[in-house]
Amino acid sequence: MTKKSPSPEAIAAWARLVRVSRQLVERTEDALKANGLPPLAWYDVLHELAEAGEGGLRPFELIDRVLLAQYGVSRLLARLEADGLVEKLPVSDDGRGQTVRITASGREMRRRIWAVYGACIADRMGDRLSAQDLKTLASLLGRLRDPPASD
Amino acid sequence: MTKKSPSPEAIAAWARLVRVSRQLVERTEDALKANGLPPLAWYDVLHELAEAGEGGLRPFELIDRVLLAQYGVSRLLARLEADGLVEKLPVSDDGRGQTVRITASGREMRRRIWAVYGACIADRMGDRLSAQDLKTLASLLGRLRDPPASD
DNA sequence: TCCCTATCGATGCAATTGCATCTATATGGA
DNA sequence: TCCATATAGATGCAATTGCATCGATAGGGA
Repeated sequence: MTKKSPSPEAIAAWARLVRVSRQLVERTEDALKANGLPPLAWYDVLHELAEAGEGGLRPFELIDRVLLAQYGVSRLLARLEADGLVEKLPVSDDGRGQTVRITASGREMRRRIWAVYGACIADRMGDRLSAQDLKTLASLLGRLRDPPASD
Repeated sequence: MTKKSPSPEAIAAWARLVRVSRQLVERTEDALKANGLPPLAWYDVLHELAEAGEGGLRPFELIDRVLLAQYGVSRLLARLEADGLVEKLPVSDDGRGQTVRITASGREMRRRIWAVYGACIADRMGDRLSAQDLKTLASLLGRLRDPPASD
């Protein structure tokens, strides 16, 4: 079995992608910590739940949306619930499952996190690339997704 | 104090960037694990040390190159040494420090990891974007680096 | 020379994460 | 109906990571 070898351009782009994204995420996490706010993962979940509305979401639906393992979601939801940011409701037609809904304080926390998170995005992306470049970037990245989806 | 708000384009590009890079890295880690190989961080360190040549590197020089915390480097080097992949040498003009050099088995391990890692890069980047697009991507990402550097 | 401070690297301890497995309910076929 | 298998979610335990701090040497003034 012969392994493929990546082109120099592919290697360079890969290295940039991995380094830059790690830096961006790390600095954003630092900013959140510095403001006494929880990690980005909390925002991701609160965001998904806010978008989902009153109906809420099942935990398993969160797995792919926030790119977390099943046990990661389970434990994160337990913490969010302990902090009163979400509530778990039994679901009528499936005794195994539950529905998770964001609470008022959950929405408030989401807002507070976004104040810092959004500013980081503006600083680190919006201020550095034009709208056109941002679109180009998003489009190129879109082609790297798995599974490949339309743009 | 008024916080900045990011543009929709900035948000979209950010989301893509973070998601895509996480997916890519995770799948690569999975491929390594599936082949009984150590994590990507090991490759990063072995790669830097291989590039550094006979002179080796001081641990603190690795910190910024591999984007690891000081204690992360310390512990990773301890494991690499325990596995015989690197060796630590006292450094003459600084009694606090040491020089770390890659060993022959370290180079061999690097090769084995690259066989899988390189194939992942080829599959996930090289096969999906043209050389020109890869250059564009790398250039756009380069403008997001901190501190900003030339391209 | 003697401190005072800075830097290098390691580590104890707590928190988090990953892996494997568990319980409970659901589903589908004999 | 009964059983075998699949799915939802939780969790015990081990490994990893983060935080704070430590011990040791360097360097730089007074």
